[in-house]
Amino acid sequence: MSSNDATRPAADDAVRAPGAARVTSRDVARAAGVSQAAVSLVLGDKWRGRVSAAKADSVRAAARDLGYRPNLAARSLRTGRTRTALLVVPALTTEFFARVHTGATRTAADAGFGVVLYPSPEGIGPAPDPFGSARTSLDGVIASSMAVDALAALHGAGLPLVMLDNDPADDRAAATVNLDIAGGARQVAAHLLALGHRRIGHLAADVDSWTFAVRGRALADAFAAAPGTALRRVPTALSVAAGLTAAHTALTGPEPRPTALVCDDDVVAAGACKAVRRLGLRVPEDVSVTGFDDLALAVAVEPELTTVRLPAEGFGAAGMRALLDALDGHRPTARTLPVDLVTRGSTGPAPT
Amino acid sequence: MSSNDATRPAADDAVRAPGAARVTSRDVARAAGVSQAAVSLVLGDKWRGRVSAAKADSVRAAARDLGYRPNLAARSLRTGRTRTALLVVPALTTEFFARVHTGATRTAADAGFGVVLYPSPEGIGPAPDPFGSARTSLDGVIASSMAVDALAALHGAGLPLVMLDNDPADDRAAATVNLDIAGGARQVAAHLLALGHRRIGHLAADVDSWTFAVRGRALADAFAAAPGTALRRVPTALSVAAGLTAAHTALTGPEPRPTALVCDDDVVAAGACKAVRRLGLRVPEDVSVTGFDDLALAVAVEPELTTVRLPAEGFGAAGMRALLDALDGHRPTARTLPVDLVTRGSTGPAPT
DNA sequence: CGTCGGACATGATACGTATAACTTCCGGCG
DNA sequence: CGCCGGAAGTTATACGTATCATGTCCGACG
Repeated sequence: MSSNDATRPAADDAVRAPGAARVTSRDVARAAGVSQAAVSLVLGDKWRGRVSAAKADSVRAAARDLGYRPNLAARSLRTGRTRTALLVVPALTTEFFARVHTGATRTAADAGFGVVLYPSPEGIGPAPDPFGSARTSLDGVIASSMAVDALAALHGAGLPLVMLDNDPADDRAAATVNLDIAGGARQVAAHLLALGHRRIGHLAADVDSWTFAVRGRALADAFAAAPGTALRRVPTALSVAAGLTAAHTALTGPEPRPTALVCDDDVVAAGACKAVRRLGLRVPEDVSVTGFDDLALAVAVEPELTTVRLPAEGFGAAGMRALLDALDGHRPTARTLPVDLVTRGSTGPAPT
Repeated sequence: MSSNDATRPAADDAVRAPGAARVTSRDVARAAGVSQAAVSLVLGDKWRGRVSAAKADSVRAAARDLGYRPNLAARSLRTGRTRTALLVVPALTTEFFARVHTGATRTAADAGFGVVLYPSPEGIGPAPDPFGSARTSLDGVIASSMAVDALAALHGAGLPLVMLDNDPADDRAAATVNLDIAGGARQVAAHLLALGHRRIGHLAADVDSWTFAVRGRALADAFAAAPGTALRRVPTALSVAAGLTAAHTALTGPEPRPTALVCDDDVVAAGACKAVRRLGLRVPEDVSVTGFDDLALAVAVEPELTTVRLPAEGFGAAGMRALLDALDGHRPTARTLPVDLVTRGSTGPAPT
């Protein structure tokens, strides 16, 4: 067969060029002088005691030489598995979820899996059903608890479901991966308390999701445990403009004015800083501000934001790992990833 | 067989529940009293003159009642098409490309297409070959010119390729969609010239990509056309920290100092603003700063950035549309989307 | 020496779909 | 009346893979 290769290599190439090189396992079998079944066994790494080492080698060599790529559709049809996962994230698709996706994709690639991203829509009516036809082309789903509307559709889809930042007690999930949001909130509280702050405003995300509920509760508990502190909650959407408005509300409300604003998101914190300055005050001398997420934005604004750094890539990676484990039949797990307070210029001692 | 159904309907359901309702076209055919071929014809909308209207209706009804979802793997195997596109974006996966992806996904969904995102890696060595197995599961590729390393791998993949922000003369592409980057650069130049600026620093992205080359050239041309202006180019990476350093370089270089800094990216502009202030100068009274992209960050910093708004979602949508057209056999096209200068607080009259 | 089991290898099959090829029916035209 | 052609269906097949069921060969064990 090697002599055959030598006789007309150019012709081979010419024939294959237009058809874009559709090499099948049968082609490999022919080239290696074995049956198609043997090729499948060897490349599937199930050949011990079924194919001789010599033939296995020649199969691998032939596959490499021909540039063989298994047809994924055929494989899926045969096995019923697609090696594809769906990642459902909220419509507010920003840096954080882009990083989550990156982490998930890397981990997936190592296992030969692909990731399809589904940004749950905002204004365009109900979701165009990612679980319609897609159901037949997915092995599992990873969903952020913030994608609330999509979660309803997920229920009963019959697919393994990994939940990100959701109540670990939720029994719909094959696994749960959480960030230690409560711990982050406690770190923020401790930091501000240590700086002497006693009147705090909480610019709380106006989103119905477990992760923000936890955040609010942990914050309330932490401040309640410190004597003589007052915590006021002001709901806000997750945007700079909304943060500005909410901060204005918090700072111009009933006296005495809060000396620190805790924000559920860096974007909100950026808006809050602007509000502080528009009132003729300074950050952090008059009002301290904290964020959440540690986005690129956190070091772009001035002063740079004290914020809670979330391991976004690791979050996505852990989610994918949990899904892969679930697909391997592992028992449901609940993992929590640690987060870190990053102290920067937007917080300082409380004014006396 | 209908009597059989009637005798034990509960058993049928019970059997199907664990297997997660695998309804095939044959099941639909049985329920509608037609052949599997008829089902395929009706649902594929190719039944005119092949199936009576009455039967077509009953097929559709049966499909709906049974919750039939075509098996995508089988369909792909049969047709050789996967209705899936790959979107290749640079590793610096940020807000801009998240929005491009959103636009592409929406357009794709309307055509029954899916989108797989491939963030071309940075540190982790050569790309894990998205065109390996994936080649058999993709119909086409949309690639940003910024994903330079991936473009090499793309060449010769034999897949229709739509290029985003790439040289329209590149004949590898089945279509090209560009943002009017040059026009945006000219608008920035005109704006600054009108404000009286004559000494300009250009914080230029240190990235080898067509789009940034165009930007630099358009800027150079525009200022060269105005008498008595000086443009100095300082390369920078695309981060806040790098922008800060580059701006420092530009502002502390040979006298006289530039009165305006044009940045290739909002992130860089944010860093530049910080550098200005660290030198004891003000934005925009002493130095005007402009960005590019109009990210969320642009209105988070203070002062808010004068920048060029890019229609990110529309960019992704246009790319997908171009790919769909190419797959329909249309001739190669080159489209350019307009961009807008957004004037905010970071630019002002040149100091006298 | 018979046979049993393990190593090696192959043929056949089914996954679910789209479509080419084939049958049947019937109305209309020469 | 014979025949043609289009509508309305069906049957059969192939896409490429993974795996089950066979089959052969040989060394070893009883």
